[in-house]
Amino acid sequence: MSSIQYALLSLLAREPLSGYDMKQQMNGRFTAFYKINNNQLYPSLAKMEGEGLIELLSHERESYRPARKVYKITEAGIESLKAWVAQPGKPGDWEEFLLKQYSSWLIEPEVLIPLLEENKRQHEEILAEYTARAAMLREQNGPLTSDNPLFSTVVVIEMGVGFERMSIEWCDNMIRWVKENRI
Amino acid sequence: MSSIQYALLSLLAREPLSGYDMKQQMNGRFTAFYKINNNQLYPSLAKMEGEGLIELLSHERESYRPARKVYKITEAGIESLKAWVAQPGKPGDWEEFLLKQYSSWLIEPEVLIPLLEENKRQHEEILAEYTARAAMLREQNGPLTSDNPLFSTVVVIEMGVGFERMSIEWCDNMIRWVKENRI
DNA sequence: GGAAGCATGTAAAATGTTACATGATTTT
DNA sequence: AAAATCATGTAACATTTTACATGCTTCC
Repeated sequence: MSSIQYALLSLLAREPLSGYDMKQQMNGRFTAFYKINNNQLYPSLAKMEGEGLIELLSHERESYRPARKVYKITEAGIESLKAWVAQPGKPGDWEEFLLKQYSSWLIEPEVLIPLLEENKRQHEEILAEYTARAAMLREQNGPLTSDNPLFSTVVVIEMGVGFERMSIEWCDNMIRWVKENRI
Repeated sequence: MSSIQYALLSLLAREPLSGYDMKQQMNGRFTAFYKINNNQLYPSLAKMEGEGLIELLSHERESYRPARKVYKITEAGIESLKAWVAQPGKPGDWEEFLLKQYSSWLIEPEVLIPLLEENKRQHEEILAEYTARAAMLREQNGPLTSDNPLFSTVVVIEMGVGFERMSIEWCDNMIRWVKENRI
């Protein structure tokens, strides 16, 4: 099952919604980490309904408009989503990680914390590689002027360093928030 | 022209390479921000050769292997890449931004700095939205336990906050590095 | 003897984007 | 009078992923 389907489930796990509602939420400013379009949306909903992951809650037309189809997640849908959230996921796929964290309220701290610790470990590993590589480039070349290709190489690596540090810090905070059971 | 083509140009702007070399570099640990596969790679190279953006530098077979085709960027290729790098680019597309920065050594500080300042401004705007939204959710709901959907909403926004702060910090550093003309 | 590396490329499948189609209502 | 909003959906196109295809050499 592709990520969009899980993205849709993650919204329906919170409240019943119509396809139109889901699109609004996804393409809005907050939770804007995943965009969707009609051609992914409606076939996905039909498919998931066929698989018994979601079901129609209501199907009412408000006077003139096309009938608004409000969906609700099923027990099977919740289980499917939970299983996906509890799975480690490809290293380095930030979108997927964020999407999973958006549904991490569904899983137990005992399951979530090891996932976060593993994720942190991975970021630490990559951070070490980046800092080593940036240091090596600087040592071997001395001060780099901004018209040097290696200048750009280093600044891009520095961005990676910033990203990894931020991720590690977030994992630390998250582990603490979950352990304290509050934010 | 799609981003992969520019990614390939950004490598060839630094040194002549074969398709195989480019794939190794892209899927390697450093500069791993853009992955490519054969079906994008070889047709793209053929297309860009047809457009005069790159040209064959050598085409030699080492005894048994398929002949290694080493490409070199043309003057037109450099100009095309520079024009792309100097263009503002879609807000929020981090991959594209990173890719452009990887070739920012090609453009003048007078062109680059305004781009960085505009980028910083955009990140500041989004940061303000995220912090406002996180604060609102916390105020309206009090302490959130880790089994509450809003807990996950807040932690995801906090990740966004971390990302935006990191981006702003990087822009600040980058502007300084370019102005000082050294890193 | 099998796996991995070099090096090119193609085919098929999945996924994603853009545009179109309907149609009444409300806002500009 | 035109544009935007609600609400569903489809068609055509572009892009991306995964797998296949060749074939010789070197490493385990």
